[in-house]
Amino acid sequence: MAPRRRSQDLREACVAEALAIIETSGVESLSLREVSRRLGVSHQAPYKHFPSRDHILAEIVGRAYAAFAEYLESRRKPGDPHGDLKAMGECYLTYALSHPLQYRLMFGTPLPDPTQHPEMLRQARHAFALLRDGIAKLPADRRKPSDEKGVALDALFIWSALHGLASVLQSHAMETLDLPKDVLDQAIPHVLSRIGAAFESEIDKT
Amino acid sequence: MAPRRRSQDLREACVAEALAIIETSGVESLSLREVSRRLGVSHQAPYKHFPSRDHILAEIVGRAYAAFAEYLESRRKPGDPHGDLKAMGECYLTYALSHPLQYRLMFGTPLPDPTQHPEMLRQARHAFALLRDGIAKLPADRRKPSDEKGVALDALFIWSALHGLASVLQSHAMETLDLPKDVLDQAIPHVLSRIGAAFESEIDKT
DNA sequence: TGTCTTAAGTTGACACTGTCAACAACGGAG
DNA sequence: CTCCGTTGTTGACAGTGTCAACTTAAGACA
Repeated sequence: MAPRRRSQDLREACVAEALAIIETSGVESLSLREVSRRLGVSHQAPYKHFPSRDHILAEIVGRAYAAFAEYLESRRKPGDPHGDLKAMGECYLTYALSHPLQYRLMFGTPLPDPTQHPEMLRQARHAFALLRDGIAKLPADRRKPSDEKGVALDALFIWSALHGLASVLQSHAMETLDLPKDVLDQAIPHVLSRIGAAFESEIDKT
Repeated sequence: MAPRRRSQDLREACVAEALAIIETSGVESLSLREVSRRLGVSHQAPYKHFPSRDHILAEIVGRAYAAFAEYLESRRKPGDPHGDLKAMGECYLTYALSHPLQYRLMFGTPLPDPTQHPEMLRQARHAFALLRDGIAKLPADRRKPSDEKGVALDALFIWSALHGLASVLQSHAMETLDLPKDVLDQAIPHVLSRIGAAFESEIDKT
């Protein structure tokens, strides 16, 4: 019943080679035939491990979500609310900038229909849950820790700002847009501080 | 020198038909052969008007930027700083939600290399300039109107939050993510108010 | 040990795509 | 009227995903 060793090797090799192709030529030019060619097997061999091209993509994206979640979980948590918020933001953006390929695969490219790939979906939900739970622990404003709706709304706001910045920084829009050079360097701290300010103002009101 | 009438008709028909295909089947399954087929012309006819598949896509995306900019410009401007900011945010998100296809084409799909399509690039810059100039007119915090860097940074923050929310709301992530239903309805006002709060706090400090 | 099932890999085919090249038709400039 | 350039057609080529049928070999079981 246990599958042969070498076959699993081929499966892994397919994933690795597909990732390499995407990295150099973009996701749109990923073809299983090229994968086969590079691995020196027949053009049909990968289909013994993945039902379709979308399935190998879903596998890659699912792994990206898992790695992202692991990275988010491994961050250090200073303890104080605003420190935690800032640390999470930095962690999020650091990952996005240091793994642009994976980040774009998760959030920047049209994904294969998630309902067809439950494992990928599971990993995506897990990653977002981390973000939401981290925010739930922050008593940063008048919201009660048990206010699920408020937590979700704030998570949505923070996620939006982080994701928006990450995708803007990644897309070459910045290069072509005629922005001053310093802006790029200061973008991350500035946005993080503005996010923090959005919550400080409520504290002031209290 | 003036090109024939009927030929321009075909060019327009190609754009319209391509848009229709993208609308129903997604951008990845746009093919010029299908366009030709639907228009009842030979598979090579569109290539007399567009050098390549990317060029017809760039034309479509360029028009999307132009329409977006026109919509942003047509918004009413209440006059007071926070009202203007909120109006701009609502305008941005309204367009994104009412023209999901165009919005995704502009910001959500891997674009053809912008340097190869200067007209598309021009339209994109124009749209962003509108956003930035609108923000420059807001004396919402201690930043001086002439502080270009500060304006650009704040524009980046606001754009990030708006774009992040728009793409999150559009991607089916929300459906698959197990978020409470009310969250979707309140998401836009909540995020807009948080953005506003990010600037109010500085006013309080002054 | 020998047979049998079943997964893994190969080969061939089909329909589809973008794009290059050579051709036909036709309208306006000279 | 003639010529030329634009528009459109036809045919071909390489590339793709995927279905179907075949071969091979490893492990289970008698």
